[in-house]
Amino acid sequence: MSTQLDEVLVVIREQILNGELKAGERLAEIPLADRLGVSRTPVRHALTLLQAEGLLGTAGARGYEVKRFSVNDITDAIEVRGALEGLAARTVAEHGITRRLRNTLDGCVAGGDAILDVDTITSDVDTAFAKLNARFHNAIVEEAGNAALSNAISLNDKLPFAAAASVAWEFTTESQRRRMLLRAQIEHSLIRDALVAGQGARAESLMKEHAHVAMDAVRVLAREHADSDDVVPELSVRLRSRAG
Amino acid sequence: MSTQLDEVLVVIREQILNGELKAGERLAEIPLADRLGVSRTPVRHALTLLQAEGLLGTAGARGYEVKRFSVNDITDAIEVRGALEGLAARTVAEHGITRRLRNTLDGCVAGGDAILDVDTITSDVDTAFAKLNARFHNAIVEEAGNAALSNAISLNDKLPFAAAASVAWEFTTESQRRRMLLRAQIEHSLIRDALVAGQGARAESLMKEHAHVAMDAVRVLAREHADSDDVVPELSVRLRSRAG
DNA sequence: CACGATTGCTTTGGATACAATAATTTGATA
DNA sequence: TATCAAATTATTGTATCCAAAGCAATCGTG
Repeated sequence: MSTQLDEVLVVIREQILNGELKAGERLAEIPLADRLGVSRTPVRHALTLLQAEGLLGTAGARGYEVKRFSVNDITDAIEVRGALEGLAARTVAEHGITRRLRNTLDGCVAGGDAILDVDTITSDVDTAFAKLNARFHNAIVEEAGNAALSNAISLNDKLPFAAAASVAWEFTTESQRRRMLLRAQIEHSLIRDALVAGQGARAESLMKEHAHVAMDAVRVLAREHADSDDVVPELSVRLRSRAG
Repeated sequence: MSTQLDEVLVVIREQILNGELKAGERLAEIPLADRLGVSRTPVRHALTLLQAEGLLGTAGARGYEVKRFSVNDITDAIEVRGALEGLAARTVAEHGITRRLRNTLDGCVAGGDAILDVDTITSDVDTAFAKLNARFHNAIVEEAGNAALSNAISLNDKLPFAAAASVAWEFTTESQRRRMLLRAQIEHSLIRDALVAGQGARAESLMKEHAHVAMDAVRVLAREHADSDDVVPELSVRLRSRAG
């Protein structure tokens, strides 16, 4: 069963990520509770947790406000992700890859090849690839078997850079997308090879470099928006039109 | 003013870290609330936050329990720290060190030299050095100006490896301590040099290696305790005798 | 007319009361 | 005697109530 706190947490998080709750907006408990049809208790709870996640900041002496994320914040988070996943990759390579992980990674690479063997990059293609991508990365992180590492990564993942990347995507041309996906696919295959060969340093640096795929995508936003503030509002509009 | 949630949070965290709340122990809200002289509300709040920090796990379907940390968990966390601070160091080196940071680091290195210029390593010496050490590391992380990175590090810092290192310390001989402190001091000075020279890759790898100082200290525990479970109970006893 | 203080309102933090759910114990039957 | 079921107990989750702390607005005074 899902408790109300969980639901509220998820809903608020989503509304922040998709801009329904705008960056900089102040969040008062009562209106939120009313809007969500629950009492203040779970809302209060959720707000403190979201603050711990870094999505909310304190608004002066009283209450919370939605944090504003700049393009720099996003690229910073991506770099952190690169460092962490790089560590995961090295760890796996040094411990020796298991048969199980190898099967998973082979599956992801083969799947990616199949998916990308098309004429045009439709949105079906990139959602399918995104799924495989997530599986690829999660498998490696899990296999590293480092709880502190997993925690750090999952904290990082709660930052809005996934959303940002998703939006940035919409600003890219079809040929840019193709290039990026192919690049990602090639890097996946190289990373797998390095892991299989037990090449720890190589796996690590490939993984770090691999994070730059997302970074380059997000940098497209930086070119669109003169300077590095206010990504998320724009971001939200895009996301909603995509979902709806 | 300090709210009760904050106080409860700090108290429970400390009691976990020093073993007053034993690893594996189940935490029910009511007894905790009674013991701390507050209502269940702030306690409940604190428990969910501590879970997010990774100090608590869920106990079956109901309630929380204090997570058990093995020596491996600790060394894993230290490795994560190395990766994150390595990123910080590289960032600083690549952006160019500021005059301000340089002054701080120079001060730390000079201070370390002064502190370690003694015949025997007393506990005064190592607490003084620990202070300088913290300043050194914090200064670099702050200067990196990467919020996601700072968050990841502060999450990591909440894991009990500081406590573990502190305990491990007590198992070392005087000559081991001297060696470790001198090593740390030398590495600090090298890191500073790399940052000043703008040598990003070198700064990063020095910093990663530097994390192994703490790791070696903790590994002493692994030798004491046949296998890698149940550090924290032992840990707690030591810590208490130290404080009292 | 401007500045300050006091009063009233809004909002948060904490406690308690209540409902729902999981665990445990007891009793009955095979 | 062992096992299963039912009931009771314990504990969590949610709502509401109360108190304390800001913030605003208005009124008074210089």
